[in-house]
Amino acid sequence: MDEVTNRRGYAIGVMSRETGVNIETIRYYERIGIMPKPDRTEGGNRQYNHDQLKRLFFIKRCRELDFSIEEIRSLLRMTDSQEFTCGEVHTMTVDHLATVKKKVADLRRLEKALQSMAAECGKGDVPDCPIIDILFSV
Amino acid sequence: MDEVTNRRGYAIGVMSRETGVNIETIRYYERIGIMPKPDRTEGGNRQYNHDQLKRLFFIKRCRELDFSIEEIRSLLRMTDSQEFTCGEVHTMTVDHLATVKKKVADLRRLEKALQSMAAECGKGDVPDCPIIDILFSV
DNA sequence: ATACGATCTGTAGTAACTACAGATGCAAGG
DNA sequence: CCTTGCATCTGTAGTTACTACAGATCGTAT
Repeated sequence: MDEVTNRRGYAIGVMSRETGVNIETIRYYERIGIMPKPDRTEGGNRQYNHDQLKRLFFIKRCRELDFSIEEIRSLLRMTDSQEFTCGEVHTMTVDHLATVKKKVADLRRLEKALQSMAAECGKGDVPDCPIIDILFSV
Repeated sequence: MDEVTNRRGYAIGVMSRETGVNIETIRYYERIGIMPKPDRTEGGNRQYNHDQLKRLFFIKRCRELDFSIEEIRSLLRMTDSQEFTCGEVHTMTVDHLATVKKKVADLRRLEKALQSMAAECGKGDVPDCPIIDILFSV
C-alpha cells in the first residue's frame, strides 16, 4: 500500500475490483489479445499500469453497450493506431444501434405473443391448456 | 411420393423443409433428448411420423418465443406425462414473459445510450471523437 | 517460520447450434 | 442392371463470451 507498491502497479485482483470485470475474464481478454500482456512480478504475478486499467474500463463499457468482442477489437485497433476518424467510430456506433433496435423490436413482438397467450389461459387446475394447444397445433 | 412412401414417414429433409428447422439441428435435438429416436429405413436413414413432426413444430415455436431448451424440455415432460395443469403452464409462460420484459428494458436503456453518443458526434474526418472520449474516460 | 489468501497455468464446461469430412443410402434415367 | 447425383449418415470440432475448476506457487502479515 506504500509508494513502492503503487509504483509496482495493480495486481489482477485490484483491476477486477476497480472495473468489476471478473479475474478469469481479464485473463481471457489477454488470451484473445484485446488486453496486452502485462508486466510480471519476480514470482510471476501480473502487474498492470494505469493505461491498462483505462483500457479494461473501455472494454467493460463497450460490453455493457453490447458491442461484441470483435467490434471492440476493431475500436481498439483504431484507437491504438491513432488512425481513426470520428466518422468511422460514428458508423460503427450507428450500425450497432441498428442491431440493438432490431433486437428490441423482435423482443417486443415476442412479448406481445406471450402476453396474449397468457391472457387466454384460465390458469386452472385442469389438464386443458390453451397455451399448449396453440403451441402444439399443426 | 405414393402411399407406401407416405406410410414410410418423413425423411429428415422433409421435416426440415416443413418446419424450417435445420437438419443438423434436428439431429442435435435428438442427441440432447427433446426429439425421440425415430424409426430407420433398412439403410439407416431416419423416418419420422406425424406426431414427431408436430413435436418439432412445437419446439420451433417455443424457440421463436425464446424459451430455452431446458424450458422446452420441461414443457415437453409435462405434455408427455399428461400430468400437467393449465396453471403450471401459465406460470412458466408468465415467468418467461418477465425475463423477456427485462431484456427489452435493458436493451432500450442501451439503445438510448448509443443514440445520445451518436448524437454528440460530429462524424467528421478528424481523429477527435466524443464517442471514444466517453468510452475511454476514467 | 508459518499460515492463508491471492494468483498462477491449463483444461474443460456452458448454450444452442453450425460446419465440416468421409462414407453410405436411395431413387431416377439410360 | 448400372450409374449418377443428391440426401443422409456418424462423429468431431468450431462458434461466442465467458466461467469453473484442480493443483501448484506467490506474497505478505504475524
